[in-house]
Amino acid sequence: MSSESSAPLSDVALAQLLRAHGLRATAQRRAIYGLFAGTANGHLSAEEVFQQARAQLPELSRATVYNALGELAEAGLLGVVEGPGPRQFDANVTPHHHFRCRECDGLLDIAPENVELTLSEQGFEVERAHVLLEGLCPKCAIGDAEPGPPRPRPVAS
Amino acid sequence: MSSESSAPLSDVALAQLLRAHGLRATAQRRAIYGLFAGTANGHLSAEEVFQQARAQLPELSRATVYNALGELAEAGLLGVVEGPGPRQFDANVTPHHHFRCRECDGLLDIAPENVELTLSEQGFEVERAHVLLEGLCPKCAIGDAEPGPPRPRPVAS
DNA sequence: CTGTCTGCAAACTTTTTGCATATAG
DNA sequence: CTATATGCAAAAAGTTTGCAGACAG
Repeated sequence: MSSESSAPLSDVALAQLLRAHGLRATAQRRAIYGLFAGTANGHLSAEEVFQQARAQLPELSRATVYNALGELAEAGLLGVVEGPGPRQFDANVTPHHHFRCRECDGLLDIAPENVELTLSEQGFEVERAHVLLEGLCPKCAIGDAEPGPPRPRPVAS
Repeated sequence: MSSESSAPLSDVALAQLLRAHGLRATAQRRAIYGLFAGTANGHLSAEEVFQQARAQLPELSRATVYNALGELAEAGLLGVVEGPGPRQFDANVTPHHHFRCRECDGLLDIAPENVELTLSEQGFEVERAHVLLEGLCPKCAIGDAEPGPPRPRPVAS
């Protein structure tokens, strides 16, 4: 496991990070990206970002949030997860997959080394792969259904 | 390969199909589902459905399209593909995956038997898996880049 | 007939855009 | 100082809902 803990970056560090990616280090962008830097495994919608960042910057507007999130994503500082409901932005930029729990509705990261994926169809030039698994997360699977043997198994579809 | 060609179903057949799934066979639903029955491998957005179906039913309203598509999806007659942009409805209900070409922006079906997917992480109760591959489709890959050997290979992430 | 579906219009959610002002570099 | 970013407000895009009248079964 990599050292991916919730280490809130300093304002200066955030500014450097932004500039290193060709973005001006405004207070808004520092606050917005700071939300993600503090939650390495978290996924936030634009609205959540707006609400949380407004705590520190009451003047913040939604338009700025959308602009900033788009720029951060384009600069490679944030990932984007499309799905049902609002777009989710992801602090985890390393390639990985997702699991959506139908019980608690949570969106969890799945490490790529835990997913074996092979395409055996010719002619395609695969550059990226997004896998979205759906079902019950470990937490919800416990309190819920049949106590089946918890050994890993191939996924049908 | 199954016999999945573009065979436009008769109005009667459409009506029976709808009723068999617990839905009333209204003119609107027949027209809407008829669009998909004629394009087994096609993906349509609600707006596209509205535009095309209105050719036969000028009175048709968007609300009805959204209602009908939702009901068809819930009844298992249509699949739903979420992604960037509007929701896409899919005539192909059998479990399968998708490939988005970054060149022609087309959304192609990938047969599940061509994708090997295994999750080796304990505790998860996987019920469904959506795989979205991105890159170049066979058509665009030809006119484009390096003529590499077209043998199947594992996908990294 | 009766319960469901449709059309209309309006509301709602999510995201984008135009323009004057403010600010980073 | 100048180009870029922000805030505001308005609009666009996508989807849902309420209700009276229409239609399938």
